[in-house]
Amino acid sequence: MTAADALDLRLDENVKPWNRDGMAQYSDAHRPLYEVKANLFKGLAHPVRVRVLEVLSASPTVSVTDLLADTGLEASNLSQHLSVLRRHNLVVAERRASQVFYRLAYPEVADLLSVSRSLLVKILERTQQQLVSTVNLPDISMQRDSEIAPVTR
Amino acid sequence: MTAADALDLRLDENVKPWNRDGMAQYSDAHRPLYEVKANLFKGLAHPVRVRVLEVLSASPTVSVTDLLADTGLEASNLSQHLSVLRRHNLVVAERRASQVFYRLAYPEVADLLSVSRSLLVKILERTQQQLVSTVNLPDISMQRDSEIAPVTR
DNA sequence: TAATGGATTGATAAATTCATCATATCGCAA
DNA sequence: TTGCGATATGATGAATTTATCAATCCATTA
Repeated sequence: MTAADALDLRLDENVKPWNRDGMAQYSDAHRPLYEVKANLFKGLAHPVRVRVLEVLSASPTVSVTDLLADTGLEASNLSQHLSVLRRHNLVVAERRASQVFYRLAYPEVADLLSVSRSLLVKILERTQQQLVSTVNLPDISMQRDSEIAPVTR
Repeated sequence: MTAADALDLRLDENVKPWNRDGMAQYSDAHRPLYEVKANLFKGLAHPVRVRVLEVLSASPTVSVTDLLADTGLEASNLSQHLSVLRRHNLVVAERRASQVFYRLAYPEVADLLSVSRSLLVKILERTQQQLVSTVNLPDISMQRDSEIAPVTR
């Protein structure tokens, strides 16, 4: 299963990012959709990468230099995350003079982030509300001790 | 960073899934949004979990028994993935007699999957189109040998 | 052309995730 | 209350991901 992911054809192993933008990286076409989707989510499953995509959702293109300043990361660390984002075809790199600029490969990437935010708001709303009610229910009434109240329902 | 994820307060460690549905699991509220988002994507970053969510997007509630039949997984394996989905507040479990039924915790979960599908369609469209043009360009013309063609541009 | 800043790649150890097997729990029926 | 089907949990090794450090690559300037 994870072995399947490792089978991705990398046709462009030794082509520099800025000459490779958007090139077919994964032989996704023949795989079941849920595998391809899971793979997409893997690409998004790291705070740094989400952060980068959020920055790129706000400004059309951003240089690595700026990303470094924004995130305070070590260059090679950021670079590896950018590499992951590229492999997943989520961003595109372009070299201008001595700097490299990144942008979202598709505006739909921003949509995905925005929909995920909506979902998170829902989740946090409800869970926080539950936290509050769990904590507040034994309001001024007697509460045996500082033990965490069991869920009642 | 991953250490931060491990700090999640699990208030309900020993509460059974069907008594715990939707209870606040993670102390997400105080974390930067990009961490929470990345965490959400982590929950989605496995083919089995995506599959389960897709099934649940189609039918309002599904029993574990049915999921087992659908996926052909080993019971304990599926169970662990369901556990992950629960921890991320993506699904809710409910016991009816001897069986356990799952459903999406929020309809927005289905939205997220659907938006991600749209993005994937875009990506696959373009990358496949590029594959085709890469392979087809040297049509009947001379091609040195079976070496992988370097990207030209 | 040598030196330098900007960025990527490679190697590696630590942390995390995953599949599997064994064990435990829950509800129900015998 | 014993046994059983349905699920969940625990433990563990293998695979994967990640942060860090060293080395490399590319474009520009000295």
